[in-house]
Amino acid sequence: MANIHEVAKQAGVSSATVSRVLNNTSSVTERTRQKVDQAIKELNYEPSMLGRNLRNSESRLLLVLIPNFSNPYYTEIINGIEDFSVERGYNILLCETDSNPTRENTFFNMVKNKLADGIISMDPTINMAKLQELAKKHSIVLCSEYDELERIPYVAIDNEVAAYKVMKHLIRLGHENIALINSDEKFLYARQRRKGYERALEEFDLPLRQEYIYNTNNLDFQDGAQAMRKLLQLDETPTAAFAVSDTLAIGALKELNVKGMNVPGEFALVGFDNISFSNMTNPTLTTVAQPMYQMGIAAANMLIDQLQGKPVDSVMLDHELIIRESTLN
Amino acid sequence: MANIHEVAKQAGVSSATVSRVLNNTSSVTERTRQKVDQAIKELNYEPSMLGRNLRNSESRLLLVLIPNFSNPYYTEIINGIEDFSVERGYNILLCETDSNPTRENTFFNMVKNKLADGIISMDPTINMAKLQELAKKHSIVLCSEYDELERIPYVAIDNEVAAYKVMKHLIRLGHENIALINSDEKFLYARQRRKGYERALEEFDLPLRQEYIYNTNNLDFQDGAQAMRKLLQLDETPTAAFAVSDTLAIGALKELNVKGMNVPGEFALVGFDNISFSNMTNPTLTTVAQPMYQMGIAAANMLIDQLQGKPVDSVMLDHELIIRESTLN
DNA sequence: ATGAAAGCGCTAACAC
DNA sequence: GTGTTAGCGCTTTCAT
Repeated sequence: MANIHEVAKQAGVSSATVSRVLNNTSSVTERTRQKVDQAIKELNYEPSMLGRNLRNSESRLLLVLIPNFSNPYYTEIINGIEDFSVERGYNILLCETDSNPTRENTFFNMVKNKLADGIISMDPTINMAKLQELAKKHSIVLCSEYDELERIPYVAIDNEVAAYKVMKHLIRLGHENIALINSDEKFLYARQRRKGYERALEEFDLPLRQEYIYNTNNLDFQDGAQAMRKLLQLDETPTAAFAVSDTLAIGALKELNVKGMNVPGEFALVGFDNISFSNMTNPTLTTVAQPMYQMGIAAANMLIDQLQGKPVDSVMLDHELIIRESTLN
Repeated sequence: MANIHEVAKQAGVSSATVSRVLNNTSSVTERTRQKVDQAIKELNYEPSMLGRNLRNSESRLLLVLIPNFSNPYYTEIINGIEDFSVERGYNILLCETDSNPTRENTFFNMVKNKLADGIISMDPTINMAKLQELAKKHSIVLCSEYDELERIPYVAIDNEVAAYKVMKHLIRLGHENIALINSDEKFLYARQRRKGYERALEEFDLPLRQEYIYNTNNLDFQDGAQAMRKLLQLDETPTAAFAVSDTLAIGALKELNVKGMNVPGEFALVGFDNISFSNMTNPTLTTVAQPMYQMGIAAANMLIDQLQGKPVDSVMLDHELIIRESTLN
């Protein structure tokens, strides 16, 4: 594969001129430009990003950290990130951490090593301490999950309000025994959604019953199924549940189906995230929609601004309760 | 951030020695090594991949092309690719083509530009001609979808046999009017699965009815739902259907549910891919499992071997019919 | 408007 | 075992 010097020779100019033509960086005679373009075509030349990146000491690659590919929740956010980044001349590298510190380190090193310019983290399990450390010298943006205490900029929704709205919806339908299928409360969003759950109970004078709060280890279907199994074994079973993730809700719904319970007749169910499957279940699932694509756009925008030295502020985006069959009355 | 020369100066050695320590490339005195390690620590040095890659003219980055993130079919394959690649010292860049030629081009250029070393394509919509062209100078492996005529190595399953097995299963259950919900037959796998469908009909002396074959535009839920809607409008409706993708089958199942039809009582349904959600539907879905993780491993292995100049051969992996509630008798 | 030359950070060939 | 040096492919002063 030809390099810039060969192109220069072929065109009878210097490599500097070829570079100028390539980057439109300073004026070049029309005639020269044509000679260069001609040479480029003849030699089938493609500029090497390696040389360019080394010289410019930037890679124009952004890392997007997610815990695993299998949660469809991330798909639309990634689309937003991707679209915006490409438009601004950056490519994204999708990184699955598997909540594995070794992998996480690999990715942190990529930015230390100049292989990537910055990070958008959507991984709630990430090692925040290390990330904070990295953020001192590099550009980082958090998406969905963030750190209340520190100043890494983030884009998120108001989880407490969202959870509160879900509860209000269920309470208005007449439910008084409402379970919360929550994930591990080491995650900020889990703590926030629980807060909304509790605030609603309080405001409507409903008792807070510890046995109605179930914390799962992961967000897989089986975690939701297991949670529902436990809830249905209680002496006084709940008549509704709010699961903090659609995947959990779908697992819970499966368990309800297996047990032959009628949803929403005997049991109402709400999820969170509005993943595409949530509209394919039987019955379809009431859920909270986050403006995923917009969140992706915002995160990418913030990261690139940060890379270019502009000041950035965290943003809170809107959410929406999508009412479907699983809470019809 | 310190560079190799500063480390060398700090340690009182040459940059070549530092490089040797870094890469274990030739022997270095224990004392020298310690001095260097010390300096690296003191300066918080991280080697720049940009410099290294330029020098070695490799990026150790592999591109994985998929049409879109939202089809969960790809998840496990990607995990296989990722795990194997990381172990061999490569990182992967997940590229969503959106079946968009412009994006496709961006990715092709990345390997031309030396930003990436090779490509694993899982995108059936890819521009094969261009890919063949690229394959002349670069390493490429196809996964799932391949090109019968050319010699780009691939890893795949025997789609015809898989489809045949599905049909045999349905026929043995007593079904005689079996529909095929196929995707666009511009895709090789679609043509192969149709072949299996037809061969089974022939062998069991069942008529091939054109109106029982429905081709969808995409693989989304609604495509499956629409297909089923049409099939149920036929004068003589089928009693079973084989959808070439779980997403299609799930959409079709949704439509059957909406119509109040009992599955499998009144209608039997089979999907393809064994995505995790296929076990969450009501009823659960009979489907064909491909050894996704293994396919990913194999593809990555082939690509890296190819990059290292070893000869590689295409591989055909096994598949398995997973019988679940949607075809229980 | 264009060219010469330095240098981004690294590794490998060669010399000692 | 270690240092010197050249060069990977590019961009960017600084001249002219």
